[in-house]
Amino acid sequence: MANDPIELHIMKKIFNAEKLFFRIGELSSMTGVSTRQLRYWEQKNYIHSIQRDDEQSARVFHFKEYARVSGIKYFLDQGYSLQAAVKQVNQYIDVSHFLHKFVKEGIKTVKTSNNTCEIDLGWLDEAKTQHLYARLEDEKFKYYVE
DNA sequence: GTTCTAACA
DNA sequence: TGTTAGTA
Repeated sequence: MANDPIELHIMKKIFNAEKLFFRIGELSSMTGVSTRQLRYWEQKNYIHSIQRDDEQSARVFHFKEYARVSGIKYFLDQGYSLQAAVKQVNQYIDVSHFLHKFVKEGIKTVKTSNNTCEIDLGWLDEAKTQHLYARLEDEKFKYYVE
């Protein structure tokens, strides 16, 4: 981690935002979903928050819940019922877990120079003899092994 | 000022 | 779901 190039360092920070929490008012204004709805959805077990034992036992929502709430809101606006919207979001969450894991663990190093970006995608084979690289050339990714 | 629960519209 | 009441 300490030897990561700056681009990867920042990217890992973004994809490791585990310490971001919001209170219900913030989440509401961020997503356009009313606090009443958020409480109701939580009661229905569509979203989750953690109780804080200090202060006035106010809810705190994890950063990941922002993505979930935004997703539900999106499908709701598309005309889905609440239940159907949640189902849709759950499928997308599965994909995002994969993407999260891929970016966090699948990308080893990123090198950038003037107009090119090169990504080390890790070992190509089990024996670990070849690396797979992706390079951005003319807005297109070219893959090669070394 | 914000959040909580509960209740009524 | 919105809104309002009475709290903490």
